[in-house]
Amino acid sequence: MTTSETRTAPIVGRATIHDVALAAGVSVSTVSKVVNGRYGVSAKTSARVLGVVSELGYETSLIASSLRRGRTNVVGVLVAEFEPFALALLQGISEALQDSGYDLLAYAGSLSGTDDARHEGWERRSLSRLGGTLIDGAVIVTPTVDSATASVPVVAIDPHTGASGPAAIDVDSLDGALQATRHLIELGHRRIGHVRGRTDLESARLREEGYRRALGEAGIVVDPALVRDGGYRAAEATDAAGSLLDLEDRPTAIFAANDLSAIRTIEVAAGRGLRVPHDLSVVGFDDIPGAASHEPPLTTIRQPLHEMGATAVRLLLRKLDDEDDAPAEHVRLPASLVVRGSTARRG
Amino acid sequence: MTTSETRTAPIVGRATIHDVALAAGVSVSTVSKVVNGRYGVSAKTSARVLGVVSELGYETSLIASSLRRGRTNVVGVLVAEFEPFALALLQGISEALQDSGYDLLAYAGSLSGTDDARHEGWERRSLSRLGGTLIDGAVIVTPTVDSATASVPVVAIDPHTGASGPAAIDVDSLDGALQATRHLIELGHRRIGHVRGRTDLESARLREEGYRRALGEAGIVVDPALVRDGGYRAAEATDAAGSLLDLEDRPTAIFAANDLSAIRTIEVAAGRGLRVPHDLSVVGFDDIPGAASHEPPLTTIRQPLHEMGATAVRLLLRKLDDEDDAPAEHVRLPASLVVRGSTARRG
DNA sequence: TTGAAAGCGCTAACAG
DNA sequence: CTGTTAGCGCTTTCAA
Repeated sequence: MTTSETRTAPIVGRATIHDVALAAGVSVSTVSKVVNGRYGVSAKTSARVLGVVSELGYETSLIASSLRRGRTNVVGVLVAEFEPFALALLQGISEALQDSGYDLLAYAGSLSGTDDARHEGWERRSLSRLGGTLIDGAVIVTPTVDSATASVPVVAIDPHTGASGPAAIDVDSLDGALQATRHLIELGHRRIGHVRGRTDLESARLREEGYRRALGEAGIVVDPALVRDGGYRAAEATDAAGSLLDLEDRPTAIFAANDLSAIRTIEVAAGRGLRVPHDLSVVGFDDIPGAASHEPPLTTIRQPLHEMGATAVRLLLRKLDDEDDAPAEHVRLPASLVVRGSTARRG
Repeated sequence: MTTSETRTAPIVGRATIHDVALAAGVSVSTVSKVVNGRYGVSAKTSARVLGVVSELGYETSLIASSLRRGRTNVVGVLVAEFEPFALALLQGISEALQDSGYDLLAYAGSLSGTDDARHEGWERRSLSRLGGTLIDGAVIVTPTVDSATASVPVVAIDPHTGASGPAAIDVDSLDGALQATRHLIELGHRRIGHVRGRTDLESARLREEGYRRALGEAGIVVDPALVRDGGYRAAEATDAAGSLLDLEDRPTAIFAANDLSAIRTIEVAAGRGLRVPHDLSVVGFDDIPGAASHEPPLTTIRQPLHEMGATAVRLLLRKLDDEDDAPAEHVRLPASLVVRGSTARRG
């Protein structure tokens, strides 16, 4: 049996290089050369092949060529989940990548596995699965673990630890949290709760630290009952906010570690008949799209998400160009308080 | 020369199945069996292999296994660009895909090529490049061309033509445009401009149609000078808005075919010293995140973007499950007017 | 100028 | 229970 019998039947799925070769009456390698614009193919053959290519709508498979070549000209953005924070970054990354010659591929690895280990190390898995060949480089959003060994150049946004991988971008969480909490204090609040972020993340640690430090400055002792875990996610923040608001001596203000938690906190408050900001002031963190249009508009700490994405791309492109890896760079961007409608002077 | 010489040197990039096999002292196929949980491997061997796997941090390459198997358990979202509209859809899609067992991969094919043909048929290219093996199915956002032949199940959102591909989701653009224009008319406007969308898209055609029809209802003759091409993109909308506002007898209100154009129109107006809504009313279309937080908050026609994404996933999963393709379904969701701050009674 | 053959990393028959 | 072999679609030497 020969390798391939004559195939006259119409091509079912996508056309492969084989189909083109067959139809053009040339070898597979010739088609490859034509498609990739290599030298050494006669004009006549080339034209014929090109004709068949467009007739069949042939497009070289990213997968197959990727496996064979080293490169793909695709950079990947690896996220745990497509939530607003990641999406805003993605937009910035996408814009910054225009005209760079790279395509963009965003991947959310499944959070499958045991529930406890859902998050743990997702970025290593994704990176390993895609990094072999599919992507030339990657931007990892909020990695949870030090990915010391990466098969491709990587830059991390909002990494687990300060100076983990080769390159990282984040925002000054400590300062942001200071601003948020001071704002609340200036409004006359003394009993201020904190819905903490994901405790395995450096950013969450720093935001709590800022919260504590600001209270300290003002001579307010931190009540441990006023700090709860929200995990940066709406679902988990529900409990945190609830227990805070059910307290005998409940806080008059809450600093939530991110906007998702803050918004959920407001919803929980509403469910208990508490009006924001009249009965409760809430400040978030991130300034995701949607924070401003929330009702009430969310007072929050703004992260320059687009800029962070753009910076990540800049760093990544540099790594991709230079063979030698530049010194591990860590860019920390400033956070800024945006006062809107969810905070008010203590009633 | 044997197939592989003993490799003692530390593994540089990612570990391959070969490295694992070597280190565990078994064959490649045994490793494959262990990793994929196939029967027929002794507990002892299995344990040893697993040990090496975790030690080396081995993760099967999506690319390679994809090429070999038919499936990947990944669905793709193909977009021309990561702009707000697509990102909002992406979020909906992502949520709907939770716990479905599928990973999500969003891909923006490069808009390279001659400028005129930048957009033309990008989805066919992307689909062809990825569809061979990388993704099991795809959601295509705003395809420009009928992709009759797809290698994998596909559902389109906001397709070029009404009932093009096998399945499609869109919003009732005609009705939305009617609502938008009527709203302006009710506010006392008679001279109403239209910044048209991408004329190659059905949605743009319908929005213009709705605009014209509403004017007709009100007995207003359409002034051809009042309709300009904005191409759904901010950059192109600049000229459209500019020429409208530079008119001798300029419009007192403008219906822009999408929010990006509307926002740009407002900016252009501001550049000419016109205040919105005092001197000019503007209504957009889409209600992207950011529309509400714009200054002034944008009056617009809301598309249920999350719901559209979720519906797309539902349709796609059904196709993926059933071998036989269900009847080409076309879901049309309602659009609704959201009145905010960019429109006002004619001064 | 063209084609045969090897091989990227992996899985699946099939032998042993 | 384990290993050998073929091959997914493609690119790339190397011969012819």
